[in-house]
Amino acid sequence: MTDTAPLAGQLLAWYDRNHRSMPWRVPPADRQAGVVPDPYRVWLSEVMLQQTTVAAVRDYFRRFTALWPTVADLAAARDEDVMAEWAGLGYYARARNLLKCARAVVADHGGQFPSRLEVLRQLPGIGPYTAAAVAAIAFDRPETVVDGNVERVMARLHAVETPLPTVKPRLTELAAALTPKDRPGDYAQAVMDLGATICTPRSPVCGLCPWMADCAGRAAGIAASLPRKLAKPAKPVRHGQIWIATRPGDGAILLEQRPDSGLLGGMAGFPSTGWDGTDLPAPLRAEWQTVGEVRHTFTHFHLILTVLAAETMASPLRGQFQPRSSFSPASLPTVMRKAWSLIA
DNA sequence: TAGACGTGGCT
DNA sequence: TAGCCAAGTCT
Repeated sequence: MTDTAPLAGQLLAWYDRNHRSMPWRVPPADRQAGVVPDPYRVWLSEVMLQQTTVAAVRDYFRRFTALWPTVADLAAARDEDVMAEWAGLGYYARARNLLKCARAVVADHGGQFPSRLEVLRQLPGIGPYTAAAVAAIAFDRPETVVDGNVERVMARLHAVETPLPTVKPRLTELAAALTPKDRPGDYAQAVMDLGATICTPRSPVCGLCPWMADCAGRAAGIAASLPRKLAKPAKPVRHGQIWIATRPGDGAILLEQRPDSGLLGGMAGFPSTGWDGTDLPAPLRAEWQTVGEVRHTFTHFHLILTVLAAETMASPLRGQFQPRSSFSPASLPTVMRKAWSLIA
């Protein structure tokens, strides 16, 4: 250890012993031996990990990097292929911005990710967190990552009782004050690992924490109750209808591309009414049969969807029939897969 | 600036 | 079960 402050040093020592293996991660020993992370893989993993668990991301990351090994490959991909590969991971604006960002890196940065925070921050889908994560992890620059883990760790370490989101700027300051100049990339991953495995939201394992002796929240006996958060508004229940039309003979299925903005933006799906009271007509005339009901909860509302099905040769007013052979429910958002499962 | 934006796992 | 929670960003 060189000029690293004591707390950062303790955490890095813990990380060296306890780091978790992930497909996008360069282990600390390899990094110190001179292995340099691939900024493309760091960026891709960080975008996938936004509001998403490591377990959910692993297979998506492997598929994306197998299909598109470099940012230039991704930039050259077809939009619908990328959206289909992202299906099921959620927050689909991330996939749209992923493509925009890849194309901007190729068009404006010679296919090389920029290393400076301010430049990264200008790219689509890269906010304060992801810019800091790429700068720190991919380029070992002393930037401070502040995600939900870091907020929680800082709130507890300093016994901050003011609720989120009000207190976020203060927690950011506290996190910045601890960020070392030495090994900032490993340090960024270490604080997040600490939050993910030791300083967990419920039942933190304080006895195993490298910062146990310095933790004001633990000393005050309030660690597990931090960070405080303002109450969230209740989710309303919304209703809608969705139509699954199949064509007799070849079994083609009626799908439509959703608008680029809004819920499930840019994704393929079965035609439906709006889910906010908007009353759209069926996509074609047919003998519709109610086949069941789908319940799905989005971030801000519960949805109850009546699923109607029909076989018809009629021409659709919207959407287009897709050959059965090229239809894969895996390329649809989860709520659409649920509807499909009622007739499949 | 507060609300929109997915999903699956855990308690 | 119903709610909370996850390596946030955009508008």
